[in-house]
Amino acid sequence: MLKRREKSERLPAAARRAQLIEVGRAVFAKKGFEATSVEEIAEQAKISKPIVYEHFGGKEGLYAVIVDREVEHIVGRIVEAVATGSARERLERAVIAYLSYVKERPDGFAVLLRDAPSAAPRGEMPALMYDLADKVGDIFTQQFRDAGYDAKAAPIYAHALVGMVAFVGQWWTETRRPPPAEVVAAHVGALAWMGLRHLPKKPTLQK
Amino acid sequence: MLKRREKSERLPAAARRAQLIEVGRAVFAKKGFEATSVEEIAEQAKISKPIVYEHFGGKEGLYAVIVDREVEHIVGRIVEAVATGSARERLERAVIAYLSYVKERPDGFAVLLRDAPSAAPRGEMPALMYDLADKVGDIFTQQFRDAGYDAKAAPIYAHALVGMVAFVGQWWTETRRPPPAEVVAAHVGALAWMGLRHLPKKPTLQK
DNA sequence: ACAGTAGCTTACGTCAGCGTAGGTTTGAGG
DNA sequence: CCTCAAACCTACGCTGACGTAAGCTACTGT
Repeated sequence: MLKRREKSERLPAAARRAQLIEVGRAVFAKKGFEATSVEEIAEQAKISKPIVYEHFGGKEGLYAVIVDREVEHIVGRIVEAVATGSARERLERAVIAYLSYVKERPDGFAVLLRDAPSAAPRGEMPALMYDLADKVGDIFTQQFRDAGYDAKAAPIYAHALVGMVAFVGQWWTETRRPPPAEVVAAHVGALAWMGLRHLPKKPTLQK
Repeated sequence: MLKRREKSERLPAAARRAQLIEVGRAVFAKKGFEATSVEEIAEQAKISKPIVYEHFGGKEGLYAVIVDREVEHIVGRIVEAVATGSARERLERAVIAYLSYVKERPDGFAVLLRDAPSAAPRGEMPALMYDLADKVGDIFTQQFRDAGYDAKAAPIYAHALVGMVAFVGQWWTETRRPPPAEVVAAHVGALAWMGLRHLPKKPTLQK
């Protein structure tokens, strides 16, 4: 019963690099940064450990590359989605962009969600979301001011909106027989839009 | 320059246990489960490592106790909040309960938020939230059916709602000069309520 | 045919961190 | 004063995982 690595093709550097990124993404997604060992990634890629060091300098290096790529991916999609159209269209297209990212790259999504290395307070994804919400908050603040609402409440609504999308996205990936992204986006868009349109000038607690 | 532990009081077992839970919560909150060492907890508590093992059997043991307590805390508060009142009152009181938990026990909150040990797909908090959203989804499904809306969309709204609260809560703990919990709850309540009340029977994508 | 290089391997040094064995201090009660 | 138990400590064994040294293999071009 001796453990033998199946022999695998020799690959040119670029291809090996690409493969390691793929494999690494999968493993980091499944176990998180801390719990992942370089050995395991090497094993999955059917090569030996030093190769990983050759290409990425170590665990953090590989991780950084993976995260960077994923951030590019998702930010790119969302930026593209909100480039044109009415405010509500932009919202709904952003939701669709987010959902399709999440569906198409579940491992990347998981990596972004998880704890980053070195005791970071949150994963990359929550951090991105938070920043995004802050930006949305700035826009809302202006709009609220113009419309005579309490501008100090704008960040609340901005974070609520982003949180809504983030959470629905998570549900959407995990539920069996998920509805099409467009349907989800339409519902989320409706909820947000109707909610925001019908806000009282000064909300007060019930009872 | 020799490193010497300041001598500390001897404590009866119960008190030491309590102290270790406090200290452990703080350290786990700051570094996450994997990155925390038993040594560090012992050091912070001004005792030596084996004491931790005596009381909790190890890192996982201590962690489990801490998480369990926090879950009790937050679930208890929310259950109490939704015990009575109109639907909207319950919602707003649940938000207040959540926010005050988050504010009063930031370390506990952080522990629940972070990755659990052993490659769990998410932290305890997201898991709790997800379960909660599923429950809300069941309620919504019934309501939607009665009101002639598409019942299949109910989970979307339920998760949206919970996500909204979760995310706003996170923002609220981290923002400087946060508004009072009641104000936040009123805004979130208004957004959700107005949004849900004015939903079209069949939302469709804009454009 | 053979040199040179890209791709890869085995084997190791090192260290952090878990968990434990066994002994030491402190104080309370007879 | 002596016993005994609770609280605590020092010191160690061991594993897993990072990162590196040194050398092997197979392809490519002349």
